[in-house]
Amino acid sequence: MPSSQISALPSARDIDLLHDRINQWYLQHARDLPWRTGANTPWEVMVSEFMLQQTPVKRVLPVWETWLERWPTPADLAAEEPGEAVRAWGRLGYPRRAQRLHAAAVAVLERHGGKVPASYEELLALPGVGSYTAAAISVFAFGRRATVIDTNIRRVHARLISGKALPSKALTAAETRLAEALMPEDLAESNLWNVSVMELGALICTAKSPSCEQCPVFDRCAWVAAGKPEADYQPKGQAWAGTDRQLRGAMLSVLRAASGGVDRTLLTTGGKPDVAYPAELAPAIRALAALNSPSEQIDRCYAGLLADGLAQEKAGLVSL
DNA sequence: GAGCCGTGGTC
DNA sequence: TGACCAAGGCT
Repeated sequence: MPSSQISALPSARDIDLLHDRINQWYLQHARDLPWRTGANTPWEVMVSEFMLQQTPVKRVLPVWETWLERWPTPADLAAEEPGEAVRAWGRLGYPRRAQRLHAAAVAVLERHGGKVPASYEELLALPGVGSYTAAAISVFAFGRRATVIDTNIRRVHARLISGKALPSKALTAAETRLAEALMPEDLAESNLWNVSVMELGALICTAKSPSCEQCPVFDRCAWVAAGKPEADYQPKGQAWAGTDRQLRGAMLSVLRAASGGVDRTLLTTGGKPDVAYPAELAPAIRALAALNSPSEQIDRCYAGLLADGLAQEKAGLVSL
């Protein structure tokens, strides 16, 4: 059997057992998260999904709260300048998500009368919404029937069904077919299954050291049965020190602290300007200067931020 | 499809 | 301690 093929699907009876066990586990052990109260607006769910892209729950919680106090509807956010969204995003990371969330709010206002659409296709057409986020909003906010596939779900499926330590690097068609085949027929049960498997992956079937002894389907796990073989590839890791991402982040930190716009030389000198600047910018400027970035990299990153629309320059002044 | 895009917690 | 990782999306 080619390695791209998923191992044999369990019998219908065994799949029912997985549904029962994992859904039951979820009902007993799920975290109490504010975007999962059952009374959330679709917008609240949508904001949570944007913030949770590649970002841990713990860091999202406070920003989600303040964001929704300030912009309780898509129209509220759409009425703001995009730069304010980037500033309010704070240090959540990947600030282009804030930019895309703003753009999505504008699109919701223009295309959908200010109401977050419920269908997978309409959601997918919004800026910053890919296959995961479209399915997640459709299921979690509207109770639609869709197949949610995130990194947690992929990992659970890889272990439980395919007997592998980790899913492949990129989502495959076979994985999607597997996820669809495992989805309960019943609508309510399918909604629960999506969130249950994701939660199992987040709390028990974790990437590093899974808590198999607490897993409700430990005795059904193909990976455990195979003796927990190692992954067939090495995660490549993410370089950070000296990267453009680090420098861009330091520049954006200065811009977030500067509400009115600042002299462009604060950034284009790599944080070593000849001009005076407001005292409240000092920490961010120092952090930028400490990188000692080569001028070529500084130029590239500054131009990149402008090109990406994360910074605006006008008459020598830069702002978000 | 591989590479890029932020940030901070964890072991 | 530094490498890995976290509810991805886009080019």
